Amino acid sequence: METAETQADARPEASSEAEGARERGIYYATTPIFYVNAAPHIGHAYTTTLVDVVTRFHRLRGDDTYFLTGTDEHGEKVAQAAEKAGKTPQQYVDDVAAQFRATWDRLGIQYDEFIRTTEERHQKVVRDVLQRVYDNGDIFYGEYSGLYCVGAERFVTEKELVDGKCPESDEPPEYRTEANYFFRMEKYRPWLRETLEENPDLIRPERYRNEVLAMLREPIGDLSISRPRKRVPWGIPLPWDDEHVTYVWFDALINYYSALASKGVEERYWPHVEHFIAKDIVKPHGLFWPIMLKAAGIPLYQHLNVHGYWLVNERKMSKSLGNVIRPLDLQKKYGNDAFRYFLLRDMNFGLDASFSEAGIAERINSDLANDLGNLLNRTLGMLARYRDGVVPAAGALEPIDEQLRDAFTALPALVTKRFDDLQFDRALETVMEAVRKANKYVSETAPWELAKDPARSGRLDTVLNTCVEALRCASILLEPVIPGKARELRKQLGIKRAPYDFDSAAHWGLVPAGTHTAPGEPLFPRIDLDALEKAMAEPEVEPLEHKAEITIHDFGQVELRVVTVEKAEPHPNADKLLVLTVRMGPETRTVVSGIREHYQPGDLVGKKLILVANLKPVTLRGVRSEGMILAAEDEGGNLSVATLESDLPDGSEVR
RNA sequence: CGCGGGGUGGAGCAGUCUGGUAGCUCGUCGGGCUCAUAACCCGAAGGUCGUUGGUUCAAAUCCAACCCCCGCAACCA
Repeated sequence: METAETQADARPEASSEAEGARERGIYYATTPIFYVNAAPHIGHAYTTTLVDVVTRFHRLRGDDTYFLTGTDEHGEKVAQAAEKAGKTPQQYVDDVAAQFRATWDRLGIQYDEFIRTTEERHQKVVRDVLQRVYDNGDIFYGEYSGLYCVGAERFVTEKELVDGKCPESDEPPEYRTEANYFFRMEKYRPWLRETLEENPDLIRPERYRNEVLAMLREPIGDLSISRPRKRVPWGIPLPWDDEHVTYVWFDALINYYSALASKGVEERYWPHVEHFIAKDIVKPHGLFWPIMLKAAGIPLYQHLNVHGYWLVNERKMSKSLGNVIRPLDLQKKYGNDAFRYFLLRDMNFGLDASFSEAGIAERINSDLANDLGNLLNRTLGMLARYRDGVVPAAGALEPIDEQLRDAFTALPALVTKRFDDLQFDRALETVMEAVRKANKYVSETAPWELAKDPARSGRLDTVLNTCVEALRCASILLEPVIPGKARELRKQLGIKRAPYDFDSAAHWGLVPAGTHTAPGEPLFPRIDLDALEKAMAEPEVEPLEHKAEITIHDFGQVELRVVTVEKAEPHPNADKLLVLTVRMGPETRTVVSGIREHYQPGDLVGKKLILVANLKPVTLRGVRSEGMILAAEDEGGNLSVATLESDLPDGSEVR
């Protein structure tokens, strides 16, 4: 920690002049509150790191910033996960919330606040907001009735009906009234449409705005916002009817506001709110949330900033595929700052990005080790060799020096523009471009030649000083992304004073002559790709997750039989389903099976498969299925039906 | 005809809104340098910009049709 004195000392004169002065802004940024039914993965880490970077950036520019993250802890799934873990819901959410906090702490995330939806201060604001919306008449009780299909277990619209029957179950729906509270969302549809038309960058990038506009072209209906407390006890009771608890989105979204309101700072920060989310939750944030705010009389957010997914081997990451990437593993392996740099540099905001160990290692080696780290290292080496580790004063600048200076001093404005445009990858690339120019500058000025000629000693001073200045500027520009290493870089250059503000990177000549360097370990050690490959060859084996033990009696409940496939054809109304006609001794059954992506219908005809014969029949997208075919699936999503080792007649029982 | 995104040298991307010599990083090959983390610097090879047609003096960019990939939704008994 620097003392107040050294901080005052560090204040660069140039940037306190009027021309550089900028009005102090306010910036409030949020991550989603993450749902606590699993441990954090790289996607959570990306959003959170991103918000950490943008808030650090704004802080460095002198803005009053506020960074909110947290956890979403209500709902049925949480209650179920708790039960599975053998904990009470409260114990369970306490544990997972602690896990998220610990992850963020270890990743160096400097959030101002961590909110949990089970906290009383949040629940109070949720009840206030609900009451306000209720009093406005925008919430009504389950007088909602409509066509309900028992087979499909949901309400259907008249538009959906085929010959007066439900398209899913092929049954006629019945008129039914459900006891629930509904939020009058449809009423606000025209308003939201207009709002989006008038504010083209409210939701950005544009593709996600288009998506929301597309949803708004058709009726969005009213939103069910409650569940009977008897069925779902883990939630916030409605203030006017404690027999019902709030539906998860109404509870969760309000966190962005409740975190401020519960501290009495909503008037200061709310008008500047920026939400950052991944594309999977565009609908609640782009549709429900603006309407909720409108109905509650709270001003709309500034922007909804939507990013894509990290894909692993071109596939979406998921627990069932077993390809979940854990941020702490990467942080441990590559270091915090390098990991952060990779996240920001390799994702084009809004689009999906692909993650691979080779990718992160290559990025670190080329940008951070070879370009930036090596520039520092060679500059320190030359200073030590030619100037006893002391930064010399610059003489008159020659054109080549001025060009490098200008390349760097133009950066704060450029980087700010990129950040404002959400082009974080381009922002970093812009900085690295200048760093590469600095490396080029070294080879063109060839200090090792200058050092041989005492008459050119002054020129050598200027060149070395210029390198130091370039590094100082780079360290400031990269400070939001690699805060630890940026500080380390300055430390090795001997700059002991507090960090400069962002705009000081627009000014040259701020490192005083006579500064003693303090060389240390390489800033970013190169990653050995061969060693990495070897390590990859021996992946860690995760233990299998077992189900609860059953008895032979339990197993005996299942009737398994050999069947012969007589006919196989695509389901007329579903992409992933095949409709099989199978012979089982004297009987014939129709079975709908989700194997269409793996088997051509013709491949299956004549095959002997194993059928769960006493499974309760269901109707799947309009076709009745009388059993289930056994199949195995691996982590990569490859699928194979279970078949017989040697031929036995169909109808035979499997035990 | 459910909704949306994408297809640019070996890989990953920019450029497309506002037509005008196809650019960046990585990789490959050749050379240079020696201050430096086998790094850095220079040079080269490599692209009919998914296909076809249209508009235009001129199309990666505008228009139309089509092909392919990927998400969402639906759905895996």
